[in-house]
This record gives sequence, C-alpha cells and structure tokens, in this order.
Amino acid sequence: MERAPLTSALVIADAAALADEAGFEAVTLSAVARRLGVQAPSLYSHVRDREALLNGVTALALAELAARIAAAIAGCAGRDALQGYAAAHRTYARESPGRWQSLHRRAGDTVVSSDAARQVVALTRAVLRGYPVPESEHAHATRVLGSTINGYLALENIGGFDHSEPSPEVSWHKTIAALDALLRAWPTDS
Amino acid sequence: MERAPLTSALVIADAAALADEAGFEAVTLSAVARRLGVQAPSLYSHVRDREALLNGVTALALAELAARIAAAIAGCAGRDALQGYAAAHRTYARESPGRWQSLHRRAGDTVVSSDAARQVVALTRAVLRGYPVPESEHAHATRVLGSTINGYLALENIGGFDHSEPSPEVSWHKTIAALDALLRAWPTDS
DNA sequence: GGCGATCACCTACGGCCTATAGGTTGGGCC
DNA sequence: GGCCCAACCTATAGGCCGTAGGTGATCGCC
Repeated sequence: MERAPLTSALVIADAAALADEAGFEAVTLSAVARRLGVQAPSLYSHVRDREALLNGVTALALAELAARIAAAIAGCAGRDALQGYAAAHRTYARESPGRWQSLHRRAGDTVVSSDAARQVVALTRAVLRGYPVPESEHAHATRVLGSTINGYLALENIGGFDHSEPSPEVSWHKTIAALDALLRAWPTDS
Repeated sequence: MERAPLTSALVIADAAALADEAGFEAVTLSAVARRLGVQAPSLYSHVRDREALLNGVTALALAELAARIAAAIAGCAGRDALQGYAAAHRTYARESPGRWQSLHRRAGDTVVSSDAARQVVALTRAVLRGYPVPESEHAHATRVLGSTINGYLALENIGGFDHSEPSPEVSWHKTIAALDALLRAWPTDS
C-alpha cells in the first residue's frame, strides 16, 4: 500500500485528533504510532521527544483558537465583540476538548513567544478597544478577561458545575454580561 | 530502626509533599515509595491504586484550602472578606503549588461531594453576603468568583504572565478590585 | 509458654511507556 | 549500475503500574 510518508505536521495533527478523542493525557508516542500504523520509535524521526509532540499540539491549538477568535469578532465591537470572543473560546473548548486542554500547561518557549500567542493577545486588545478602558489598563483588563473566561471553561470542564443547581449555560451568559458591565465601568481609580 | 507503620493518611501526606516539591504530575507510586523507604507494591495495602492516591491528595488540598479561607475571612465582610478570600487562594497556590495543582482535575465523586467541597461553596456564599447580590444570583456569582480567581492563578502558574509587562502583582490587585466593583453593582437585569 | 493467625512488608512478574542504537530497504541521482 | 539517504524497522534498556504469592514478627488466646 502506498502511504504518503509521515511528516512532523502529520504526526502532530494525529496527536491532536487523539487528544480530542481520548483526552490530552492519553497522547502518547505509542498511541499515536498505533493510530498511524507505525512502530513507536519511527516517530522519533519526526518529533524530538514526547514533550516536543505535546508542544506541537499546543502550538496547533493556539493557532486554531486565534483563527476562530479572529473570525468571531471580525466587524464587531463592544458587547458583540466580547460575546464573539468568549463564544469562540467556549465552542473551541467544546469541539476540541483535547486541544483545548493542551493550552493549559506550561508550554515551551517556542510556543509562548509564537505568532499565535501574540495574535491572541492582539485580538483581546481589539475587544477592549470597544470599551472605555484606557490604553494603560489594557494589560490588566486582558488578564481579567482571560482569567475569567478560561477559568470558567476549566471549571466547567472538570465538572465543577455538575453538582450544583442552575445550568452552566445560564451562568455563562451571566458571566459574559458581568464582564461586559465590568469593562463598561472599568474602575480606573487605583 | 523502629518505624511507625504506614497508614493511608501518611502515604497521602507524603504524596502531597512530593507534589509540592516536584509537581503534581511527579506523584507516582514508585516515587512515594522511594521517599518512604519502602518498595512500591507495599503501598497497595494503603491505597487502592494511583488514582486513589491522587484523589487523596486532592481531598487533602481541598480541606486545607477550606480551612485557610475560613481563617482568612473570619470576622470580615464586604471588600475585606473578598480580599481575604482571594488572598487565601493565592497564598495556598504559592505555598503549596503541587496540592493546588491537584485541585485542577476531574476528581472522584468522594472528593466532589465531600464536606470540604461543600464548605468552600459555603464560604464563598459568605463572602457574597457582604454584597448586594440577591440570594437567587448567588450560584452565578459564586461561579464568576471561582472562575476569575482560579483562572488568574492558573494563568499565573503556567507562566502566562511571564512575558508581558506589568507585574502580576499589580494585575492581581486590579482583578480583585474589579471583582469588588462587579459584586457591588451586580447586574441584576437579565 | 507455645501456637496459629494476621499484618505489613517483601520478591517476582507481566504489560505498557519512553528513548537510544543500529539494521534494512527502496527511490533518486550521478 | 552503483551509491546515498530517507524512512522505516527490530532489539533493547529502564521506568512505571498493578497482581500474585511468599516471609517474618507480633499479638491474641489457650
């Protein structure tokens, strides 16, 4: 059978698919090799070690997330942009749970200082520009936004809301509304 | 040498110490056994399997966190209580990084429905009672609070703030101030 | 005081994972 | 036609989980 030869990108893409199917912690060189119909040591030609494979998945996820955010907030401002920004995160977390998990780890420097990382920051600032938050406060507001959205999704993800009453759906909308109100009346006094 | 015999609690306590020293993912039956001067299979008398060991650490951490929160907000209300509540989380995350990490995983039912878990929720509601948030909105506000605080600490923890400008310290205070403002003017309209 | 049970630990093992070393094959290029 | 190299292979070492079954000291009990 004529198979196209593996490449680093193919291996990483398959690892990402596996992460979504079986959880990020299930991403193992052996498992990926099995899925690709190849012996495990063969992968070391394409990927330096397991850590590099995981970093690859993280980088991929970050780029995908950035693209989704960009699409979601294009042409929007104010609350619409915030809503799109948050929804992009949430649908990504739902549709690609493994890749999304891969974002919640200390990643290698190449990932941290990647274009995708910078792009996500830039997109967040773009959302803030629709609010009366002074430029000097953007860094803080970015952090609050990221903390709350990622924190919410993380809690939801590990089942933190499974055993309490109101549906996470409602709380999610309230949370976005709260962020909107917060940005609208950003406390500028120290 | 007369050693006191191991117990389940001792094994879990040692695992927690190891988690703080080497990271939660380093908590392995072999490593704990080494630290205790015992062969790895011996631990299975005290702990059902690795998963149970990790759940034990999570339960321990949750109980410790609840105790710290309780101490931090005793006799406080309003902003002071919020400040204490948040600070308790942060100092716990800094002083016991491994145990704190152990809280960020899907834990077994015994942990989720433990007294400590209920206590943390109750303490959060106690904080909210110092704000004009209607009782019917407490669940939502609890989630926002937990999301933001945990989200911030998680981002800080994985180094998300390492490569951007203002010190995380300043942003942290701004974040608490923002939460205070938010709760003070909780948007009650749908 | 001696006997048996039990408890807490042990060794031995199988299976899965990472990672390295070194062999084999087939296609492209001179 | 012969050489080289890329992409895969097998073999192997070492670490981890978890099970099975053995051993010695201690304790209750007669």
